[in-house]
Amino acid sequence: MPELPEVETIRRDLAPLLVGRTIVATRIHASAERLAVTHTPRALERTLTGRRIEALERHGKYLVARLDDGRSWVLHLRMTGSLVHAPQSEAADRFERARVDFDDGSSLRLRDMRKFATWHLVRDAREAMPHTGPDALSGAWSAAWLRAALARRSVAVKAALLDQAVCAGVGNIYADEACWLARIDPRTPACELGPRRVTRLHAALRETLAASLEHRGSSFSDYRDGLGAAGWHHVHVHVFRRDGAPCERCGTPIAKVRVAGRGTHFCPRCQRR
DNA sequence: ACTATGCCCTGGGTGC
DNA sequence: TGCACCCAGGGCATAG
Repeated sequence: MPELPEVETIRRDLAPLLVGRTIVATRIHASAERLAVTHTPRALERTLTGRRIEALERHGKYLVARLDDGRSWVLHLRMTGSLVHAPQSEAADRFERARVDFDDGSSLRLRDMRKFATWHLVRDAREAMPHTGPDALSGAWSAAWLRAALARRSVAVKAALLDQAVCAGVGNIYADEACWLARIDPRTPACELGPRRVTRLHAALRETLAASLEHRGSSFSDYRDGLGAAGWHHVHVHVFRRDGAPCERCGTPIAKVRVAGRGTHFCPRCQRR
C-alpha cells in the first residue's frame, strides 16, 4: 500500500530515468479496462505516445508526470500497484496491467494485482485530485493549518488523518504510527484535541513520514520501489500490524480496533483520549 | 455541511 | 486436499 514515503521513493528512483525521455509506445492490457479514468484505453495510449516527460512530481499519493504538451499524466497506485523501470525486452509478469516504452530502450511497467490503480491525463493535475489538500511534507501543511482543520471535525482523529483533504499522503500505516508517537488514542474526536496535542501530532506525522522515507518505505505486502526492490521501514514500525505484541514504551499488548472502516492499531495504556 | 456505508478487486488466510 | 468464506483498504459515489 504505497503512501507518501513509498510514492516519494518511487518518484526519486524514476525521475532521473524518465525525465527527458520520449514515449515511443504505450500499451494498456485487456485486464486493465478501468485503469484510464479520463480516456478510453486506446485513446490514452494514443495521446501519451510521442510525448516527452519534462518532470516527475508528487502530490500526496499521486505521481504527476508533466508532459511536453502542457498536460499532466497523473498516476495513483492505490493498494497493490507498483511501477518498475525495466528493459523493454523483459517479459511481462502475470499482474502487469500496462507498459510504456521509451526512446532509450527502457520501459515502465505497471503491476497491480487488485486493479485499483488509476491513470488520468489532464490539463491541470488538480483535476485528477479534486479533494486533495496540502501535501503532508509541504510547507503549507503547518501545525496551525492542522489545528484549524481538526477543530472543525467531530470524527475520530484517525479518520481525519486519513482524509486527503486534511493530510495528503497519509494512509493507514502512518496514521497509526503518528498517533502512537504522539500518545493519542486514534478514536479521540478530532475537535477534542487541544492545540498542544495537535502540535505534537503534527510533529509525529512529519517524524514518521521522514523515518519511513529514510528506509525507502514500508513493504508489508506489495510495495516495491521504482527498481523493483522492497523498502524496509516495516521492520521499524511501532504499532501497525503489531496487535498482541508488547508496546515498546509500556509493554501493554497492542490492541486492534476498527476506526473509519480501517484496521487501527494502538496501545490502550499510553495512548490517551 | 457533515458523516456513514458500499463499491471496486484478488490473493492469502482460516475453518470445516 | 478442497472449498467457502472473510479480510486487506484508497478514493469516490451515494444515502442519510
